[in-house]
Amino acid sequence: MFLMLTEKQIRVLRFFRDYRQAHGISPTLEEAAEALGCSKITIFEHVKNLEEKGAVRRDPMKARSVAILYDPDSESHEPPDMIPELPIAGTIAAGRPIEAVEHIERVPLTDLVPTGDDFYVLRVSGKSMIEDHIDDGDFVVIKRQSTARNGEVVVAIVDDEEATLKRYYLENGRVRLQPANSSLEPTFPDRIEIRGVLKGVIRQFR
Amino acid sequence: MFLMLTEKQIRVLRFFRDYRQAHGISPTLEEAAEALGCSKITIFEHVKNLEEKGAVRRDPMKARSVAILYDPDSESHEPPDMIPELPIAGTIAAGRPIEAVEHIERVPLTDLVPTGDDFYVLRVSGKSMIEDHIDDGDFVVIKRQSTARNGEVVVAIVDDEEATLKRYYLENGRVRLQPANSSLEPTFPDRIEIRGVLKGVIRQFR
DNA sequence: TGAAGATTCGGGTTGTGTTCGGTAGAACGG
DNA sequence: CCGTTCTACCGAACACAACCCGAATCTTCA
Repeated sequence: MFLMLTEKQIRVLRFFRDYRQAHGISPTLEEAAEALGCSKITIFEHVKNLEEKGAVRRDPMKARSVAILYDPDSESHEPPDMIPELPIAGTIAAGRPIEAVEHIERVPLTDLVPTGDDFYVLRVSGKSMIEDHIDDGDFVVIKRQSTARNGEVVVAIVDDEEATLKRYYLENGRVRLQPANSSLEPTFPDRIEIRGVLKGVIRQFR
Repeated sequence: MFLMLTEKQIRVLRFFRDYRQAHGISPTLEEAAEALGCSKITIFEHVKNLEEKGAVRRDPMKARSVAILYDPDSESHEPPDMIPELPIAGTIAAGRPIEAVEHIERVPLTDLVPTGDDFYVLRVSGKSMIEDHIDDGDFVVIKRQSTARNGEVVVAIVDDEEATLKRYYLENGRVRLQPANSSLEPTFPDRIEIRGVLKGVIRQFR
């Protein structure tokens, strides 16, 4: 792993590592502050940033609890590679899935998000699909195709005008485009051109 | 892959590569400017062009964040972009975004879904976060960390028992875990251990 | 309960990246 | 020969991340 740490962050990290090496326990923030010539608040912030970057782990409100997860001077500095994978750690809501570190499966990202030449991504604006839990700002992964099955969510050009994301139904020889928002009415377009169907949703936080 | 770079661009690229090799971190634009005998604005533009050509990658507005993707002096150019990419075709709901095939941006999948050693994925079971549009069966991308800011969605072990996904609030010295489902009540756990915070959601269709 | 230590609040300063609005020369086609 | 397009160049100002701190809480634990 290669972490983008700043000069100062590396120095703080080194100090915590070395102190831990020498004393078997983390230094206090004040000790670190004195050694590095700044205030403990500053150290606190460095440590917080280091934690956010995944270089250390702490127990909040616990003294001397900084654990080093990343050695800034270790060799394996080569930026990693190829198809990114994510460990899939189980199911959440009951049980303690994260404990079971044993059989963590690593799934390539491409198994979670469909990719390929006939896929593309659109950013959603508006809340017309909100009841299908597709929110303003989400990214939708679309498979390029010109037909759809009933009930699928499609990207369609309606009446040569507008591109929209709606549920598609073919009923009694006419097409109904159904938004997933009870304040919006379905439309029954004369001319409709399907550009693709929804295969995935991606949302980012923060 | 073979990139058409200009003489100057190659020199800039070499400098960034060598400095990174030597210092483990990117130089600042000013350092590069001095070394190459021109102003930092000039360097900035070179780097921008290098980024457009795919030779480097940056975090905008972040110091010393130039990562080299392409070595001008290495022979066998295995395209380092085994990173799957998706074309991002614009915004949907109005206009005709898909027509504008001109400036389709290709974004690496890793820009849409955060990845790295400190990320993992959980499958959501249940509807307790449904009003945040996280549905049963969705995958959530979690960043491993033991603290959270107010309002963030966290994975937490509550009272040494249960792992849940909830919104986190620290109020008056106690923690409130707020489900996003009006039929569920918030909980005020005595002991809580944060395992990570929500950074992304992925949903698959079909 | 008191002391040690961690954390928050609400500021401040500095280092870098970025934008704005230009100049100059080289290459090219009409 | 002129206009256009390209690369390379720059100073000044701005924007924002990183870094910094004192004082006042808050938490833990002996």
